[in-house]
Amino acid sequence: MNINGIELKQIRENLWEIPQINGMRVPGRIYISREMLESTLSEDEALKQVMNVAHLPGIEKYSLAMPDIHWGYGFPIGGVAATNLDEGVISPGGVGYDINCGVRLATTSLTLEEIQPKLEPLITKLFQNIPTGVGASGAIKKLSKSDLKKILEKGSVWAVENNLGTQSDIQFTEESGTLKNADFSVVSERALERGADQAGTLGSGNHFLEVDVVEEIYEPKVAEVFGLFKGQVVIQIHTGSRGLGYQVCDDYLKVLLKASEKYGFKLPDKQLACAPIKSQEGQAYLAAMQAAANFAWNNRQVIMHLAKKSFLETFDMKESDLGFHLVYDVCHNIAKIEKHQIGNVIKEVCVHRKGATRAFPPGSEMIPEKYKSVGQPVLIPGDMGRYSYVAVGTEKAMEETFGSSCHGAGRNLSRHKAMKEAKGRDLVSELKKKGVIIQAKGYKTIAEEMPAAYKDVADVVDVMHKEGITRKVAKLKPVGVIKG
DNA sequence: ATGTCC
Repeated sequence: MNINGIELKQIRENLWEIPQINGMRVPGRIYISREMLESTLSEDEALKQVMNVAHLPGIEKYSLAMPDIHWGYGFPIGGVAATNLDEGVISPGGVGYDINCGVRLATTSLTLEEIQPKLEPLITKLFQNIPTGVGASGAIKKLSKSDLKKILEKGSVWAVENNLGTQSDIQFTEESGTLKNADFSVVSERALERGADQAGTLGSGNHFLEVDVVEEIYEPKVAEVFGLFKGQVVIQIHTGSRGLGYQVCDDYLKVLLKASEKYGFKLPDKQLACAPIKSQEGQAYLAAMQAAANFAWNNRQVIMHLAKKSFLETFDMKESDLGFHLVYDVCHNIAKIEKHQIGNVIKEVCVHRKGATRAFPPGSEMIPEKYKSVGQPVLIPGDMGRYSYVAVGTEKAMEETFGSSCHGAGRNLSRHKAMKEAKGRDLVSELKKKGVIIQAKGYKTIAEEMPAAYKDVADVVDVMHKEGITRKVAKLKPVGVIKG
């Protein structure tokens, strides 16, 4: 098969390989259906980016991409690349501007019937309590420098210490909400300024807080372990590290661009700027990125606390009756030092996941005790009109994708095309007819994020399911959403 | 994604 001048070899029904040519150190591998490959990648630079990533020093096994692959800064979004710690590099392009962008899912004990009479006031309350949009601020008091330092070094543990969460919230957050080697001192003053009033804010674009109903259960036993039942009201929060993470990425792209020259790397794209993980520049970026990741976990934690408060106020309930529990919090834009089997040896590698979700298997030491019998919850949001999925990690993901899966639907229309498509329509009423109440800062975001702007997330999730990388556990249907 | 240009 030839796409956009790139020759692909079919390995399995939904797995394609780009052979190792020219300066590539490893082959490329893309998990995708033939249909999606032809329809979405024929005019896209993303496959070329999979090949470019394969040039990175120290890359192991494959330059990988998930079915929601699309063009990104340097690396494709939906890309996964692991580099070894000896000669391998770390690259901000492999993480993205929104460091530790991620999703969390929390349960309630309520059903749709129970919340329906007060659904509109609930969405209004959520919209009032959680600042949304570009430049949104002021969810909690402006942070002092010592509080910011604690957040960057302790992540969502800070929120729990400040009565904005529970011990259980920490337990059910990836990495327990803290990357321990994070270093406040390598984060610029400007990044700190941007973050000072942004803890507990949602942001813009595809970020959202959604009220969903569990519409379908595929694996009852796994769903039960995750605390999910059919008809249950749950919430999803999708956001990242806001201006602070953006600034960290921006600052270190400059540092690593210089480092790429210093270390004499010949890279096919400047946007792959990187440094050896062991180098001073690589270590500084890693520590700053981890600090931004901690900021993002704390951000999602504070937002979740405000959401819980909104539920309690709207339904005039006691906390003990609400059944509010965090199922899991996953990041999908991050580089992590993890142990993986490479050939016959277990090696420590730096796994770049850019628009890819960790998907660890049953028995993994890195997942909560409660989930060890079934595997890690993998949260895959779709668009605001259709549905989202909860899946579970597998051993095959460890063998083939460094324990990774897809992270969302991926765009179908550019923002510009979506705006054109939305012109003259009343998307708020259209969504209401579908049973979704929406409140957003501006109509522009609603238009750019309209359901038709996204691919069907079911197609994306099915690729990973059919290839055995993650298995479907539950489908969630949106009933209310707030956006920037 | 992003105080959508320091």
